[in-house]
Amino acid sequence: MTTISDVAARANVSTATASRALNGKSSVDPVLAARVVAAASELGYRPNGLARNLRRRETAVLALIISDVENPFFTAIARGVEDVAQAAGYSVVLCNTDEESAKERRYVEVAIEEQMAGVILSPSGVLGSVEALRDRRTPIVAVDRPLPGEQTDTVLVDSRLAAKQATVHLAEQGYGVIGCITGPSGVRTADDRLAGYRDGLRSVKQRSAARLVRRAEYRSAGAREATLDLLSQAEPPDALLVANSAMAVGVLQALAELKLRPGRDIGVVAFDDAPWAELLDPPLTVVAQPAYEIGTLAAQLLLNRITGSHTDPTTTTLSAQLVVRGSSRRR
Amino acid sequence: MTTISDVAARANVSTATASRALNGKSSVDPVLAARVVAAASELGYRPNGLARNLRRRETAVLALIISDVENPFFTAIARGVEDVAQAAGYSVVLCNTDEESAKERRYVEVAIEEQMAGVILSPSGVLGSVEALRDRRTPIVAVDRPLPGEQTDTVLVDSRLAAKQATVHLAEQGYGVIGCITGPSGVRTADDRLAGYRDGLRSVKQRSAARLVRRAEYRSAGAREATLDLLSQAEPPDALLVANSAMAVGVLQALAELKLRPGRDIGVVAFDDAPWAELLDPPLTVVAQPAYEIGTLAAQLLLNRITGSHTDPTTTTLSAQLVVRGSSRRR
DNA sequence: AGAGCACGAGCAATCGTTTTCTCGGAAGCT
DNA sequence: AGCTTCCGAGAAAACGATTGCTCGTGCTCT
Repeated sequence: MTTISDVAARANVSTATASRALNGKSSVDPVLAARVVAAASELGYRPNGLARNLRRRETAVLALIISDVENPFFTAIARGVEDVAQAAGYSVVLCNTDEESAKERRYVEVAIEEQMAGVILSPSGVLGSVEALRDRRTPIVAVDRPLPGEQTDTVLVDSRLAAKQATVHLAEQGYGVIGCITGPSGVRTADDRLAGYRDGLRSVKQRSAARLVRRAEYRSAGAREATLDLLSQAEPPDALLVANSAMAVGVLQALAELKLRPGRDIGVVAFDDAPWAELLDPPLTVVAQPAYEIGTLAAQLLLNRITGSHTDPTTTTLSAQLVVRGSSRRR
Repeated sequence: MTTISDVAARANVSTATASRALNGKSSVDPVLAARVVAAASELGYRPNGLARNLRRRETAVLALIISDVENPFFTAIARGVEDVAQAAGYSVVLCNTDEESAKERRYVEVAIEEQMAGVILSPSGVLGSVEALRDRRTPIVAVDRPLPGEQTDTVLVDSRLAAKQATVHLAEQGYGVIGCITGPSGVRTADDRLAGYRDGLRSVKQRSAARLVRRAEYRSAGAREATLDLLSQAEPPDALLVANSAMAVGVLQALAELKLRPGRDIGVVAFDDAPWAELLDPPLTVVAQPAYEIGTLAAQLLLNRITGSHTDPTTTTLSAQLVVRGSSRRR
């Protein structure tokens, strides 16, 4: 491997001069600089980032720790983060936790050990994984869910309000018994969406009942089972609010098995706008979350912190948008 | 920040002993070791990975460079890679190139500078971005597409054969004028799928014609336009082979606009099995690629190389599976 | 002309580890 | 008892860059 001293030797200068010439920092005699650059390219010199970062005590890598790489909501966030980071010269490490707090903890550990410049995290909800980051003053931004008990920049979506609006919408369409399929207890978005659902029922004076609510992992399989279970009751719901697009897949599978048509037989609204939502027959009514913007915003906040902003942590709450399509229109 | 010498000082030993105690390498007096461990945990010591990697001249980070984070095919690969890597103690950096060779080059550069242990790449097709990796003997595995002009481990899917089978299937279902919507020229998978489509036509003695083929970016918008264009001809195709699931979304949009029902009015087969394919009415016939396995396999190959295997590069070609559903069944 | 200054280059320290080498002491052997 | 051997711990040298500091040169100003 060719090092900077090889380059320096070949150009007949000291490593210091070579370094300065290659980084264009301090002024270097143009003649020497040219020699250095030539030598570097002849040798195919690539600086060793490890050594550089060790010396500079900083890296240009951000960690993005999310719970599911296969969820389009998170990949859209990732794209937003990446676009901003890339433009600022940072790389992004994408880490997948599967909602397992052990993995989350492990990745936080890695972020610390690799001295990453900052961390964007969608917290699993379990306390204590980020203490170490706080201790080291590594900037953190929480996305999608707040970080319990920590003071950090946070970018959220008002999913409680959105869930309420979706529920009210279903009621206004004439659905009289609205059910809710949400994520695991303790996951903040799942709880928020459930709370919003209840807000909605209250505001339209429908009774809420535990029998109308089911929880499952944020995946399709669990949602399918939950739906079958929910609809097997004596007085089943005639509409469903679904907390996530992966779950929506399971719900729609279950409805197909039961030969219930969305819209006509049963109203359906799901969180997350997926490209395929429009292709269904009838098209799926969704709560569209501004995932890409969450990503860009989070990255900007993080970069500000990294470059030394010492203002108080901010919490930004973006709003989601109800996109009404056929699956919630009684016909 | 607490360093190993802080720990050593607190435990009244040298840094050498502290290091050995913490890594459990050479034998250390249990008493001293205990003191060191205690001191480390009291101080909340976290080793500096940069320094460690610099000294050890190796890192435990893999780069996965793909063209689209939002494409489920690639995220499934990512998950496969991550699962294997994680189990072996490696982290994965996910990098997104958007099919831009400039970004690809940049990320390769980053991988080198950060001294990453290996690279898994789905090459954009432009030559020359990986020379530097070869020079440095950084292990590379190509996935989904071969690396032109390089001798590396490669994991592919036989999409040409799969495209042929899909085309034959459409013909057998009685579709007489089969069109093809594929990706940009020069992108290997796009070209292969087109070639397979032509193979299929030939084997069923249908004529292939340039007017039945359209190319576009691997995204829904382009595919939608291409479809509208393709179907606006005097003698339009009555079936379509679509090269990718993002494109399938665009195609299906176009068909909906034209009020053509898949299956009945026009046969449709698309590459990539997506969870929503079954939810459509009729469900979408797809060519399911073993994306997760591509990922696990690629990661295993890479890890083997990293740990020093010097066997000849292998090329593994996995096969895809035609999953026949309603959209290609004439009724 | 002499003093001071600006500038540019190099020496050497530094970042935080790991690891080689050295050395002292204890144990085993003859 | 004296010699070799072994073992474990510490001193110090890496790893490859960046950067503070020093120093020599040449210029300007008085």
